[in-house]
Amino acid sequence: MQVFRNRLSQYVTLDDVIWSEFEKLQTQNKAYEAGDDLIRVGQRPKHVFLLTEGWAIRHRTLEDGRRQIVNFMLPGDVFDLQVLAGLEADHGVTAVNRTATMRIEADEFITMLKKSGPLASAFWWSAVQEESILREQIVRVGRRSARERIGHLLLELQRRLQAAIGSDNDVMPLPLTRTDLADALGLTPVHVSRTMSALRRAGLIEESRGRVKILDADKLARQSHFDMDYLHMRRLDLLNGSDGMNGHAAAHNGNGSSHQGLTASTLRPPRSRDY
Amino acid sequence: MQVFRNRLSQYVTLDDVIWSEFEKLQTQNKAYEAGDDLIRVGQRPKHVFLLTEGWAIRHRTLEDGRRQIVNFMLPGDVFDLQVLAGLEADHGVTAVNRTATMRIEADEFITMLKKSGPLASAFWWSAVQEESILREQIVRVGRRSARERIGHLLLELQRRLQAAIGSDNDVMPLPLTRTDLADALGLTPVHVSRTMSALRRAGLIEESRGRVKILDADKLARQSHFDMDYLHMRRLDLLNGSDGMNGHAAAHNGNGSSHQGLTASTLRPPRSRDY
DNA sequence: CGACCAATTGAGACAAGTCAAAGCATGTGG
DNA sequence: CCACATGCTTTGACTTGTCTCAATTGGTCG
Repeated sequence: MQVFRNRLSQYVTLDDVIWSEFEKLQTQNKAYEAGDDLIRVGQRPKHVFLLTEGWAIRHRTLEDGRRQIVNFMLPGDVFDLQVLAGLEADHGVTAVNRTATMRIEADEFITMLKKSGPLASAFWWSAVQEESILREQIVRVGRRSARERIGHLLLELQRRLQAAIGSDNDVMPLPLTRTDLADALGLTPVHVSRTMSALRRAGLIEESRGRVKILDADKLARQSHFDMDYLHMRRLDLLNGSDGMNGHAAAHNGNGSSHQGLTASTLRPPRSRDY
Repeated sequence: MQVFRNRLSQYVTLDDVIWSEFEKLQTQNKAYEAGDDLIRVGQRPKHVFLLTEGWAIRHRTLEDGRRQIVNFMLPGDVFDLQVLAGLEADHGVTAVNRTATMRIEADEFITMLKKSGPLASAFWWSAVQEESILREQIVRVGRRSARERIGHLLLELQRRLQAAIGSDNDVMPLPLTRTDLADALGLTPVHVSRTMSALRRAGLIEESRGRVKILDADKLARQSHFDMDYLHMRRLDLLNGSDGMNGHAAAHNGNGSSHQGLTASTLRPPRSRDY
């Protein structure tokens, strides 16, 4: 429970009154073993999941067995808000290790969203952040080398774990096999193994018994092109009150960090493509 | 305007009364030339965009110039709903060709969502679908060969265009350079060129003047592992009325198409990873 | 007709994949 | 408590898909 308060407080100020709204919800606890499916492809789950302990993966498998892990769900994560649309899942969700969840009936969840502005706001944020994570995953897999992918993912996971658990320790659990990593990063287990050995030899990380220690986070971040702003989300309120969405609009209207790169298209107008 | 009614009607039944809600909105039209930025990294846009004509890309560029296109925005698409969170954009949105947009102030948009259940529902759906597209992009880039990536993307774009415009024609505009495709698919322009030549030689597609014709959609789909169910979203209502979210919950509780693949993990329980 | 920009093609290089054999843990049963 | 079985990881040798560099062709627009 505390995990969620931690997590949602990243986004929005939650005083005890608001929080009690949340605690009043009818929830149903359920635990899973490593390898159990929380959501199976083609199912139409009727509830929203809150992950309190353990890790889970969202993944899709092609007919010939190739598997892609779309993202990782860590303690404090909420999914599938999309379920509120009543759709069949087009991907599975599976526990990586022993996992504890709270489930909330879709309609009860919706009612709660309607009643409480701040909570609606917090969950909206968490959905926005999830999308941001998906986009980053696309960039990682599409445009980074194996070494960068691994370094980048480790840093992301570390950061997300810190946000959830608050352990500012530089050693973190990593309950993933090389195959899991490979399937997340679009690589082969063999190549993941080799590349992680290289990271170890380079003195960037250290591993033992399912835990990783990031020895030189700055260097790793530089080498992986990890954007230090990524997932830094300042707290802003919206929807929570009739005024919502106002105060902040004008502030900081982005000169932007302007690391624009030197794409040809910025130099001269491209040729017309209005066929 | 018709584009949106087309598009949103995919998700939810919109009668004239509801639709007039939407048409009452204060909108601001704005056109862009090819290469113009609709949203720049670091900006904090104050409105939601509706794309009425033309294509746009959402992209992110690394400091060393590598660019990844995260997804394509086609006529009828709505973005960035995330902007409602008041965050700085972590990626840019740029017009591919001449583009026409309608913009709605964030707070006005929110007010509309609160007032009209069906419209809220429709936009929620469109957000869910967008996420589904992002996930599919991850699978494409992470686990598919160059040939599959291209075939798969072409089919997705075709299907999305059909949904927006309704042209059930098998020839479609493709205002993208090989570099654009490469940046979307995590490839090199050179290799995109080679691979598309191969598709042409194989009699799967035909190109001329910024248009593609898919000659054998079935074969292309099979070869690209394009899931014919992808983006087929049955219409379901939610949020729109106090009852919402009920009727459909029980139906079709997924035996699932069960093309599960033969991952080792399905055979015997994996080793414990609870360190 | 030039001037550009995009697309194509070729030759060679390299990152990542494949196949296969050891090596290490962790857990279990005698 | 040791020994073996199991599943994961590592390492090696070799293959391949994709990238790089560079030159040529083709289309569009002024």
